[in-house]
Amino acid sequence: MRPTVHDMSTAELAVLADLIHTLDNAAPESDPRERVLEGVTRLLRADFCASFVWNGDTGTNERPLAHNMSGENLDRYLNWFQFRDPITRNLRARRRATPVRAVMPQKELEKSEFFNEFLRHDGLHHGINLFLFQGDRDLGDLRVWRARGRPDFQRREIELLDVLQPHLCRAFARPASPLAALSARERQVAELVARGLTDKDIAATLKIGYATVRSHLNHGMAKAGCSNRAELAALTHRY
Amino acid sequence: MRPTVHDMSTAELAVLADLIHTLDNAAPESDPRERVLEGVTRLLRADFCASFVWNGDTGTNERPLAHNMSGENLDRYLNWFQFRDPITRNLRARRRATPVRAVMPQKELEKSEFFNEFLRHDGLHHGINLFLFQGDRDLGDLRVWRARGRPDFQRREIELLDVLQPHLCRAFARPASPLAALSARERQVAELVARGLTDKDIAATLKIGYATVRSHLNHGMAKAGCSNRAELAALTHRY
DNA sequence: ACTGACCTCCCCATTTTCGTGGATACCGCC
DNA sequence: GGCGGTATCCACGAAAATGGGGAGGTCAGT
Repeated sequence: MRPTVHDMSTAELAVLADLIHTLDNAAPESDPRERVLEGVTRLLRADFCASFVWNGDTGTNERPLAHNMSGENLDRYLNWFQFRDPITRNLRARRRATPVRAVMPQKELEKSEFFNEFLRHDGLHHGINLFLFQGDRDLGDLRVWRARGRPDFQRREIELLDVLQPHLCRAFARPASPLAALSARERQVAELVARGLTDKDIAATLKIGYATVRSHLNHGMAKAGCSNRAELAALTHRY
Repeated sequence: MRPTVHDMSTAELAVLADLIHTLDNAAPESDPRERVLEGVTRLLRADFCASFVWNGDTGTNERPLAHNMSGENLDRYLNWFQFRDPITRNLRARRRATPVRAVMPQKELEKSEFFNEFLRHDGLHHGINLFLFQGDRDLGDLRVWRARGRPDFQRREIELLDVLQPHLCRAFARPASPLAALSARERQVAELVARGLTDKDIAATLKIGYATVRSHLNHGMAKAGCSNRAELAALTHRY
Protein backbone atom coordinates (compact mmCIF):
# COMPACT_ATOMS: atom_id res chain seq x y z
CA MET A 1 0.00 0.00 0.00
CA ARG A 2 1.39 3.34 -1.08
CA PRO A 3 1.03 6.09 1.56
CA THR A 4 -0.77 9.27 0.68
CA VAL A 5 1.62 11.91 -0.60
CA HIS A 6 1.04 15.63 -0.24
CA ASP A 7 2.61 18.58 -1.95
CA MET A 8 4.38 20.98 0.35
CA SER A 9 6.45 23.99 -0.58
CA THR A 10 9.72 24.66 1.19
CA ALA A 11 8.13 27.69 2.78
CA GLU A 12 5.26 25.59 4.08
CA LEU A 13 7.64 23.05 5.57
CA ALA A 14 9.39 25.91 7.32
CA VAL A 15 6.05 27.18 8.61
CA LEU A 16 5.27 23.72 9.96
CA ALA A 17 8.63 23.51 11.69
CA ASP A 18 8.27 26.99 13.18
CA LEU A 19 4.77 26.17 14.32
CA ILE A 20 5.94 23.16 16.31
CA HIS A 21 8.82 25.17 17.72
CA THR A 22 6.55 28.00 18.74
CA LEU A 23 4.08 25.65 20.38
CA ASP A 24 6.85 24.16 22.46
CA ASN A 25 8.65 27.32 23.40
CA ALA A 26 6.54 30.42 23.57
CA ALA A 27 5.91 32.12 26.88
CA PRO A 28 3.27 30.36 28.95
CA GLU A 29 1.70 33.69 29.82
CA SER A 30 0.13 34.02 26.39
CA ASP A 31 -2.69 31.87 25.06
CA PRO A 32 -1.05 29.16 22.96
CA ARG A 33 -3.91 29.35 20.46
CA GLU A 34 -2.75 32.80 19.41
CA ARG A 35 0.56 31.44 18.26
CA VAL A 36 -1.05 29.08 15.83
CA LEU A 37 -3.78 30.79 13.87
CA GLU A 38 -1.67 32.42 11.21
CA GLY A 39 0.63 29.47 10.66
CA VAL A 40 -2.24 27.02 10.34
CA THR A 41 -3.96 29.31 7.89
CA ARG A 42 -0.85 29.41 5.71
CA LEU A 43 -0.21 25.71 5.99
CA LEU A 44 -3.74 24.81 4.96
CA ARG A 45 -3.65 27.42 2.19
CA ALA A 46 -6.69 28.95 3.77
CA ASP A 47 -7.90 32.51 4.11
CA PHE A 48 -9.48 32.76 7.54
CA CYS A 49 -9.13 31.11 10.88
CA ALA A 50 -10.98 31.41 14.16
CA SER A 51 -10.69 29.63 17.46
CA PHE A 52 -12.98 29.19 20.45
CA VAL A 53 -13.02 27.13 23.59
CA TRP A 54 -16.19 25.18 24.33
CA ASN A 55 -17.50 25.57 27.84
CA GLY A 56 -19.54 22.51 28.71
CA ASP A 57 -21.05 24.08 31.82
CA THR A 58 -22.59 27.06 30.10
CA GLY A 59 -22.92 25.34 26.74
CA THR A 60 -21.24 28.23 24.93
CA ASN A 61 -18.21 28.96 22.80
CA GLU A 62 -15.85 31.28 24.65
CA ARG A 63 -12.50 33.05 24.35
CA PRO A 64 -12.70 33.95 20.64
CA LEU A 65 -9.57 34.46 18.58
CA ALA A 66 -9.41 35.15 14.88
CA HIS A 67 -7.10 35.69 11.96
CA ASN A 68 -8.34 37.73 8.99
CA MET A 69 -11.85 37.94 10.38
CA SER A 70 -13.81 40.97 11.48
CA GLY A 71 -14.39 41.68 15.13
CA GLU A 72 -18.05 42.58 14.60
CA ASN A 73 -18.88 39.32 12.93
CA LEU A 74 -17.10 37.46 15.73
CA ASP A 75 -19.29 39.30 18.21
CA ARG A 76 -22.37 38.41 16.19
CA TYR A 77 -21.34 34.78 16.45
CA LEU A 78 -20.80 34.94 20.19
CA ASN A 79 -24.06 36.77 20.88
CA TRP A 80 -26.40 35.21 18.39
CA PHE A 81 -25.27 32.77 15.74
CA GLN A 82 -23.50 30.28 17.95
CA PHE A 83 -26.95 29.38 19.25
CA ARG A 84 -28.23 28.69 15.73
CA ASP A 85 -25.06 27.16 14.37
CA PRO A 86 -26.08 23.95 12.55
CA ILE A 87 -22.58 22.54 11.96
CA THR A 88 -20.24 23.12 14.85
CA ARG A 89 -21.83 20.76 17.35
CA ASN A 90 -21.49 17.90 14.88
CA LEU A 91 -17.96 18.87 13.93
CA ARG A 92 -16.95 18.86 17.59
CA ALA A 93 -18.43 15.40 17.99
CA ARG A 94 -16.00 14.07 15.38
CA ARG A 95 -13.01 14.76 17.63
CA ARG A 96 -10.82 14.86 14.53
CA ALA A 97 -10.09 17.25 11.69
CA THR A 98 -13.31 17.33 9.71
CA PRO A 99 -14.38 19.38 6.68
CA VAL A 100 -17.72 21.10 7.06
CA ARG A 101 -19.11 19.20 4.08
CA ALA A 102 -18.81 15.99 6.13
CA VAL A 103 -21.57 17.17 8.45
CA MET A 104 -23.67 19.13 5.94
CA PRO A 105 -23.65 19.14 2.14
CA GLN A 106 -22.33 22.41 0.74
CA LYS A 107 -25.61 23.04 -1.12
CA GLU A 108 -27.66 22.68 2.00
CA LEU A 109 -25.26 24.88 3.97
CA GLU A 110 -25.51 27.63 1.38
CA LYS A 111 -29.26 27.67 1.76
CA SER A 112 -29.10 28.07 5.55
CA GLU A 113 -29.63 31.27 7.48
CA PHE A 114 -26.37 30.58 9.30
CA PHE A 115 -24.49 30.77 6.01
CA ASN A 116 -26.29 33.69 4.47
CA GLU A 117 -26.51 35.87 7.54
CA PHE A 118 -23.22 35.00 9.18
CA LEU A 119 -20.55 33.11 7.21
CA ARG A 120 -21.01 35.18 4.05
CA HIS A 121 -20.30 38.41 5.90
CA ASP A 122 -16.62 37.56 6.15
CA GLY A 123 -16.56 35.48 2.97
CA LEU A 124 -16.24 32.10 4.68
CA HIS A 125 -17.13 29.43 2.18
CA HIS A 126 -15.34 26.13 2.65
CA GLY A 127 -14.56 25.17 6.22
CA ILE A 128 -12.58 22.60 8.14
CA ASN A 129 -12.62 22.28 11.91
CA LEU A 130 -10.45 20.61 14.49
CA PHE A 131 -11.46 20.27 18.12
CA LEU A 132 -8.74 19.49 20.62
CA PHE A 133 -9.38 17.45 23.73
CA GLN A 134 -7.47 16.11 26.65
CA GLY A 135 -9.59 13.17 27.62
CA ASP A 136 -12.98 14.86 27.80
CA ARG A 137 -11.67 18.33 28.55
CA ASP A 138 -12.08 20.87 25.75
CA LEU A 139 -8.76 22.52 24.97
CA GLY A 140 -9.99 24.77 22.18
CA ASP A 141 -10.66 24.44 18.47
CA LEU A 142 -9.48 25.63 15.08
CA ARG A 143 -12.02 26.68 12.46
CA VAL A 144 -10.27 27.27 9.18
CA TRP A 145 -12.03 28.69 6.14
CA ARG A 146 -11.41 29.32 2.47
CA ALA A 147 -13.09 32.05 0.48
CA ARG A 148 -15.67 31.61 -2.26
CA GLY A 149 -14.19 30.37 -5.51
CA ARG A 150 -11.36 28.50 -3.84
CA PRO A 151 -11.40 24.69 -3.85
CA ASP A 152 -12.78 22.90 -0.82
CA PHE A 153 -10.39 21.36 1.70
CA GLN A 154 -9.10 17.93 0.71
CA ARG A 155 -7.22 15.05 2.18
CA ARG A 156 -3.99 17.06 2.29
CA GLU A 157 -5.46 19.51 4.78
CA ILE A 158 -7.17 16.87 6.87
CA GLU A 159 -3.96 14.93 7.25
CA LEU A 160 -1.94 18.05 7.96
CA LEU A 161 -4.26 18.77 10.85
CA ASP A 162 -3.87 15.14 11.94
CA VAL A 163 -0.13 15.71 12.06
CA LEU A 164 -0.56 18.88 14.06
CA GLN A 165 -3.17 17.47 16.42
CA PRO A 166 -0.92 15.83 19.02
CA HIS A 167 1.34 18.86 19.13
CA LEU A 168 -1.60 21.23 19.47
CA CYS A 169 -3.05 19.11 22.25
CA ARG A 170 0.24 19.08 24.09
CA ALA A 171 0.64 22.84 23.84
CA PHE A 172 -2.99 23.69 24.62
CA ALA A 173 -3.09 21.31 27.56
CA ARG A 174 0.05 22.69 29.17
CA PRO A 175 -1.14 24.11 32.46
CA ALA A 176 -0.73 27.80 33.16
CA SER A 177 2.36 28.59 35.17
CA PRO A 178 1.57 29.01 38.85
CA LEU A 179 3.78 32.08 38.56
CA ALA A 180 1.08 33.79 36.53
CA ALA A 181 -0.71 34.60 39.77
CA LEU A 182 2.26 36.55 41.12
CA SER A 183 2.51 40.32 40.96
CA ALA A 184 5.29 41.87 38.88
CA ARG A 185 7.41 42.58 41.92
CA GLU A 186 6.92 39.12 43.32
CA ARG A 187 7.98 37.56 40.03
CA GLN A 188 11.01 39.81 39.94
CA VAL A 189 12.03 38.63 43.38
CA ALA A 190 11.46 35.03 42.31
CA GLU A 191 13.76 35.56 39.32
CA LEU A 192 16.56 36.78 41.56
CA VAL A 193 16.01 33.88 43.92
CA ALA A 194 16.45 31.58 40.93
CA ARG A 195 19.76 33.29 40.19
CA GLY A 196 20.99 32.30 43.61
CA LEU A 197 20.80 35.62 45.42
CA THR A 198 20.07 35.64 49.14
CA ASP A 199 17.29 37.83 50.46
CA LYS A 200 19.86 40.37 51.59
CA ASP A 201 21.36 40.45 48.09
CA ILE A 202 17.93 40.83 46.55
CA ALA A 203 17.13 43.75 48.85
CA ALA A 204 20.36 45.44 47.80
CA THR A 205 19.79 44.71 44.10
CA LEU A 206 16.24 46.00 44.15
CA LYS A 207 17.09 48.80 46.59
CA ILE A 208 14.29 47.84 48.94
CA GLY A 209 14.32 46.65 52.51
CA TYR A 210 15.08 43.14 53.58
CA ALA A 211 11.64 42.90 55.16
CA THR A 212 10.05 43.81 51.86
CA VAL A 213 11.86 41.04 50.09
CA ARG A 214 10.67 38.59 52.72
CA SER A 215 7.15 39.85 52.27
CA HIS A 216 7.21 39.48 48.47
CA LEU A 217 8.71 36.07 48.79
CA ASN A 218 6.18 34.83 51.31
CA HIS A 219 3.33 36.12 49.21
CA GLY A 220 4.84 34.65 46.07
CA MET A 221 5.39 31.24 47.60
CA ALA A 222 1.87 31.23 48.98
CA LYS A 223 0.35 32.12 45.60
CA ALA A 224 2.40 29.60 43.69
CA GLY A 225 1.84 26.93 46.30
CA CYS A 226 5.53 26.47 46.97
CA SER A 227 6.87 25.25 50.25
CA ASN A 228 10.21 26.98 49.87
CA ARG A 229 12.31 29.24 47.69
CA ALA A 230 13.98 26.39 45.86
CA GLU A 231 10.67 25.19 44.51
CA LEU A 232 9.77 28.72 43.49
CA ALA A 233 13.13 29.09 41.77
CA ALA A 234 12.52 25.89 39.83
CA LEU A 235 9.15 27.19 38.65
CA THR A 236 10.67 30.29 37.11
CA HIS A 237 12.42 28.13 34.54
CA ARG A 238 10.02 25.26 34.28
CA TYR A 239 7.66 26.73 31.74
CA MET B 1 7.43 32.60 -9.77
CA ARG B 2 6.04 29.30 -8.52
CA PRO B 3 7.75 28.02 -5.40
CA THR B 4 9.34 24.59 -5.44
CA VAL B 5 6.91 21.93 -4.30
CA HIS B 6 7.99 18.72 -2.63
CA ASP B 7 6.14 15.51 -2.05
CA MET B 8 5.80 14.54 1.56
CA SER B 9 3.85 11.66 3.03
CA THR B 10 1.74 12.19 6.12
CA ALA B 11 4.17 10.01 8.05
CA GLU B 12 7.07 12.16 6.92
CA LEU B 13 5.31 15.33 8.00
CA ALA B 14 4.80 13.72 11.39
CA VAL B 15 8.49 12.82 11.54
CA LEU B 16 9.40 16.41 10.76
CA ALA B 17 7.10 17.70 13.47
CA ASP B 18 8.44 15.21 16.01
CA LEU B 19 11.98 16.08 15.04
CA ILE B 20 11.47 19.75 15.81
CA HIS B 21 9.71 18.89 19.03
CA THR B 22 12.50 16.55 20.10
CA LEU B 23 15.17 19.11 19.29
CA ASP B 24 13.42 21.63 21.49
CA ASN B 25 12.55 19.39 24.37
CA ALA B 26 14.81 16.43 24.92
CA ALA B 27 16.99 16.21 28.00
CA PRO B 28 20.08 18.39 27.76
CA GLU B 29 22.19 15.61 29.22
CA SER B 30 22.16 13.73 25.92
CA ASP B 31 23.92 14.85 22.77
CA PRO B 32 21.25 16.56 20.65
CA ARG B 33 22.76 15.00 17.53
CA GLU B 34 21.62 11.57 18.70
CA ARG B 35 18.02 12.63 18.64
CA VAL B 36 18.16 13.51 15.00
CA LEU B 37 19.94 10.82 13.03
CA GLU B 38 17.08 8.43 12.55
CA GLY B 39 14.47 11.07 11.81
CA VAL B 40 16.64 12.84 9.27
CA THR B 41 17.38 9.53 7.59
CA ARG B 42 13.66 8.80 7.24
CA LEU B 43 12.82 12.31 6.13
CA LEU B 44 15.46 12.28 3.40
CA ARG B 45 14.44 8.74 2.40
CA ALA B 46 18.01 7.75 3.01
CA ASP B 47 19.62 4.58 4.32
CA PHE B 48 22.52 5.70 6.47
CA CYS B 49 23.49 8.68 8.53
CA ALA B 50 26.60 9.65 10.46
CA SER B 51 27.57 12.72 12.40
CA PHE B 52 30.87 14.17 13.61
CA VAL B 53 32.05 17.38 15.15
CA TRP B 54 35.00 19.09 13.54
CA ASN B 55 37.73 20.14 15.94
CA GLY B 56 39.62 23.02 14.42
CA ASP B 57 42.48 22.82 16.90
CA THR B 58 43.44 19.24 16.18
CA GLY B 59 42.11 19.27 12.62
CA THR B 60 40.11 16.10 13.18
CA ASN B 61 36.54 14.84 13.11
CA GLU B 62 35.46 13.82 16.59
CA ARG B 63 32.51 12.46 18.57
CA PRO B 64 31.18 10.04 15.96
CA LEU B 65 27.53 9.00 15.87
CA ALA B 66 25.88 6.78 13.33
CA HIS B 67 22.60 5.27 12.25
CA ASN B 68 22.65 2.01 10.27
CA MET B 69 26.43 2.07 9.96
CA SER B 70 28.95 -0.38 11.33
CA GLY B 71 31.11 0.54 14.30
CA GLU B 72 34.25 -0.90 12.71
CA ASN B 73 33.94 1.19 9.60
CA LEU B 74 33.38 4.26 11.74
CA ASP B 75 36.60 3.47 13.58
CA ARG B 76 38.38 3.06 10.29
CA TYR B 77 37.21 6.53 9.32
CA LEU B 78 38.36 8.08 12.57
CA ASN B 79 41.76 6.39 12.55
CA TRP B 80 42.65 6.44 8.90
CA PHE B 81 40.24 7.58 6.22
CA GLN B 82 39.34 10.95 7.62
CA PHE B 83 42.91 11.96 6.78
CA ARG B 84 42.47 10.90 3.14
CA ASP B 85 38.86 12.01 2.76
CA PRO B 86 38.68 13.98 -0.52
CA ILE B 87 35.17 15.36 -0.11
CA THR B 88 34.33 16.36 3.44
CA ARG B 89 36.61 19.38 3.68
CA ASN B 90 34.94 20.91 0.64
CA LEU B 91 31.45 19.99 1.81
CA ARG B 92 32.12 21.71 5.13
CA ALA B 93 33.27 24.83 3.30
CA ARG B 94 29.83 25.14 1.71
CA ARG B 95 28.18 25.80 5.06
CA ARG B 96 24.88 24.60 3.58
CA ALA B 97 23.24 21.31 2.71
CA THR B 98 25.31 20.00 -0.22
CA PRO B 99 25.18 16.76 -2.16
CA VAL B 100 28.50 15.01 -2.53
CA ARG B 101 28.28 15.27 -6.32
CA ALA B 102 28.56 19.05 -5.98
CA VAL B 103 32.18 18.73 -4.81
CA MET B 104 33.16 15.64 -6.80
CA PRO B 105 31.51 13.97 -9.81
CA GLN B 106 30.07 10.57 -8.92
CA LYS B 107 32.28 8.83 -11.52
CA GLU B 108 35.42 10.31 -10.05
CA LEU B 109 34.34 9.47 -6.51
CA GLU B 110 33.72 5.86 -7.46
CA LYS B 111 37.27 5.59 -8.74
CA SER B 112 38.79 6.90 -5.52
CA GLU B 113 40.45 4.82 -2.82
CA PHE B 114 38.20 6.61 -0.28
CA PHE B 115 35.12 5.21 -1.99
CA ASN B 116 36.38 1.71 -2.69
CA GLU B 117 38.15 1.11 0.59
CA PHE B 118 35.78 2.95 2.90
CA LEU B 119 32.36 4.06 1.65
CA ARG B 120 31.62 0.77 -0.14
CA HIS B 121 32.12 -1.22 3.05
CA ASP B 122 28.83 0.04 4.44
CA GLY B 123 27.20 0.50 1.06
CA LEU B 124 27.29 4.31 1.05
CA HIS B 125 26.75 5.51 -2.48
CA HIS B 126 25.00 8.86 -2.79
CA GLY B 127 25.73 11.37 -0.07
CA ILE B 128 24.51 14.71 1.18
CA ASN B 129 26.16 16.65 3.99
CA LEU B 130 25.14 19.49 6.22
CA PHE B 131 27.57 21.27 8.51
CA LEU B 132 26.12 23.36 11.31
CA PHE B 133 27.83 26.47 12.62
CA GLN B 134 27.25 29.14 15.17
CA GLY B 135 29.27 31.97 13.74
CA ASP B 136 32.56 30.18 13.17
CA ARG B 137 32.07 27.55 15.82
CA ASP B 138 31.50 24.03 14.54
CA LEU B 139 28.33 22.54 16.05
CA GLY B 140 28.48 19.18 14.29
CA ASP B 141 27.44 17.79 10.94
CA LEU B 142 25.05 15.38 9.30
CA ARG B 143 26.31 13.01 6.61
CA VAL B 144 23.39 11.24 5.02
CA TRP B 145 23.80 8.44 2.49
CA ARG B 146 21.73 6.35 0.14
CA ALA B 147 22.65 2.84 -0.95
CA ARG B 148 23.78 1.75 -4.41
CA GLY B 149 20.93 1.59 -6.88
CA ARG B 150 18.91 4.31 -5.20
CA PRO B 151 18.55 7.72 -6.88
CA ASP B 152 20.89 10.51 -5.86
CA PHE B 153 19.65 13.24 -3.53
CA GLN B 154 17.72 15.99 -5.24
CA ARG B 155 16.37 19.41 -4.56
CA ARG B 156 13.72 18.00 -2.21
CA GLU B 157 16.36 16.75 0.21
CA ILE B 158 18.52 19.85 -0.03
CA GLU B 159 15.60 22.08 0.81
CA LEU B 160 14.42 19.83 3.59
CA LEU B 161 17.80 20.21 5.21
CA ASP B 162 17.56 23.97 4.64
CA VAL B 163 14.31 23.91 6.59
CA LEU B 164 15.90 21.91 9.38
CA GLN B 165 19.10 23.92 9.50
CA PRO B 166 18.03 26.77 11.81
CA HIS B 167 16.38 24.35 14.19
CA LEU B 168 19.40 22.07 14.23
CA CYS B 169 21.69 25.02 14.86
CA ARG B 170 19.54 26.20 17.73
CA ALA B 171 19.47 22.77 19.34
CA PHE B 172 23.14 21.96 18.77
CA ALA B 173 24.25 25.36 20.00
CA ARG B 174 22.35 25.13 23.24
CA PRO B 175 25.04 25.11 25.89
CA ALA B 176 25.46 21.98 27.95
CA SER B 177 23.69 22.13 31.26
CA PRO B 178 26.03 22.75 34.17
CA LEU B 179 24.15 19.82 35.68
CA ALA B 180 25.81 17.49 33.21
CA ALA B 181 28.88 17.49 35.47
CA LEU B 182 26.87 16.12 38.39
CA SER B 183 26.84 12.46 39.32
CA ALA B 184 23.58 10.55 39.07
CA ARG B 185 22.95 10.75 42.79
CA GLU B 186 23.75 14.44 42.91
CA ARG B 187 21.33 15.13 40.09
CA GLN B 188 18.69 13.09 41.83
CA VAL B 189 19.09 15.17 44.97
CA ALA B 190 18.94 18.35 42.90
CA GLU B 191 15.66 17.19 41.39
CA LEU B 192 14.13 16.71 44.80
CA VAL B 193 15.42 20.08 45.90
CA ALA B 194 13.62 21.57 42.90
CA ARG B 195 10.42 19.90 44.05
CA GLY B 196 10.66 21.77 47.32
CA LEU B 197 11.77 18.98 49.62
CA THR B 198 13.96 19.84 52.59
CA ASP B 199 17.19 17.96 53.13
CA LYS B 200 15.54 15.89 55.80
CA ASP B 201 12.73 15.00 53.38
CA ILE B 202 15.23 14.10 50.71
CA ALA B 203 17.11 11.84 53.11
CA ALA B 204 13.86 10.05 53.95
CA THR B 205 12.81 9.81 50.30
CA LEU B 206 16.13 8.42 49.19
CA LYS B 207 16.58 6.37 52.36
CA ILE B 208 20.00 7.80 53.05
CA GLY B 209 21.36 9.89 55.89
CA TYR B 210 20.88 13.61 56.25
CA ALA B 211 24.64 14.05 56.17
CA THR B 212 24.77 12.24 52.85
CA VAL B 213 22.22 14.57 51.34
CA ARG B 214 24.26 17.55 52.53
CA SER B 215 27.32 16.04 50.98
CA HIS B 216 25.67 15.42 47.60
CA LEU B 217 24.23 18.86 47.66
CA ASN B 218 27.51 20.58 48.48
CA HIS B 219 29.30 18.64 45.78
CA GLY B 220 26.54 19.33 43.30
CA MET B 221 26.43 23.04 43.99
CA ALA B 222 30.21 23.22 43.73
CA LYS B 223 30.24 21.41 40.38
CA ALA B 224 27.41 23.46 38.93
CA GLY B 225 28.84 26.68 40.31
CA CYS B 226 25.77 27.45 42.33
CA SER B 227 25.85 29.49 45.48
CA ASN B 228 22.76 27.90 46.98
CA ARG B 229 20.07 25.30 46.52
CA ALA B 230 17.62 27.69 44.88
CA GLU B 231 20.01 28.34 42.02
CA LEU B 232 20.59 24.63 41.65
CA ALA B 233 16.85 24.02 41.64
CA ALA B 234 16.39 26.59 38.89
CA LEU B 235 19.04 24.85 36.77
CA THR B 236 17.20 21.55 36.87
CA HIS B 237 14.36 23.06 34.85
CA ARG B 238 16.21 25.64 32.85
CA TYR B 239 17.34 23.43 30.02
C1' DA C 1 48.43 -1.58 42.78
C1' DC C 2 47.31 2.96 42.52
C1' DT C 3 44.21 6.83 41.37
C1' DG C 4 40.10 9.15 40.98
C1' DA C 5 35.24 9.40 41.14
C1' DC C 6 31.43 8.09 43.61
C1' DC C 7 28.41 7.18 47.65
C1' DT C 8 27.94 7.02 52.25
C1' DC C 9 28.22 9.09 56.95
C1' DC C 10 29.79 12.50 60.84
C1' DC C 11 30.53 17.20 63.55
C1' DC C 12 30.07 22.20 64.37
C1' DA C 13 29.46 27.08 63.91
C1' DT C 14 27.21 30.47 61.30
C1' DT C 15 23.94 32.27 58.17
C1' DT C 16 19.70 32.12 55.92
C1' DT C 17 15.10 31.03 55.47
C1' DC C 18 10.29 30.47 56.98
C1' DG C 19 6.02 31.50 59.35
C1' DT C 20 3.47 34.54 61.91
C1' DG C 21 1.35 38.67 62.68
C1' DG C 22 1.43 42.96 62.18
C1' DA C 23 1.70 48.37 59.96
C1' DT C 24 1.30 52.24 56.36
C1' DA C 25 0.41 53.98 51.91
C1' DC C 26 -1.02 53.95 47.05
C1' DC C 27 -4.04 52.57 43.47
C1' DG C 28 -8.08 51.22 40.68
C1' DC C 29 -12.78 49.62 40.91
C1' DC C 30 -17.63 49.33 42.01
C1' DG D 1 -16.18 55.75 50.30
C1' DG D 2 -14.96 51.07 51.15
C1' DC D 3 -12.53 46.95 49.24
C1' DG D 4 -8.92 44.33 47.33
C1' DG D 5 -4.50 44.10 45.64
C1' DT D 6 0.10 45.88 45.66
C1' DA D 7 4.40 47.67 47.60
C1' DT D 8 6.81 48.98 51.31
C1' DC D 9 8.35 48.26 56.02
C1' DC D 10 9.01 45.85 61.13
C1' DA D 11 10.11 41.95 64.71
C1' DC D 12 10.62 37.33 66.67
C1' DG D 13 11.65 32.50 67.05
C1' DA D 14 11.96 27.99 65.11
C1' DA D 15 13.71 25.48 61.42
C1' DA D 16 16.66 24.78 57.70
C1' DA D 17 20.60 25.52 54.99
C1' DT D 18 25.46 26.46 54.41
C1' DG D 19 30.59 25.89 54.68
C1' DG D 20 34.34 23.69 56.41
C1' DG D 21 36.54 20.01 57.85
C1' DG D 22 37.10 14.66 57.68
C1' DA D 23 36.46 9.34 57.05
C1' DG D 24 35.62 4.79 55.04
C1' DG D 25 34.15 1.82 51.35
C1' DT D 26 33.28 0.50 46.31
C1' DC D 27 34.39 0.28 41.66
C1' DA D 28 36.46 1.27 37.09
C1' DG D 29 40.29 2.43 34.60
C1' DT D 30 45.49 2.85 34.09
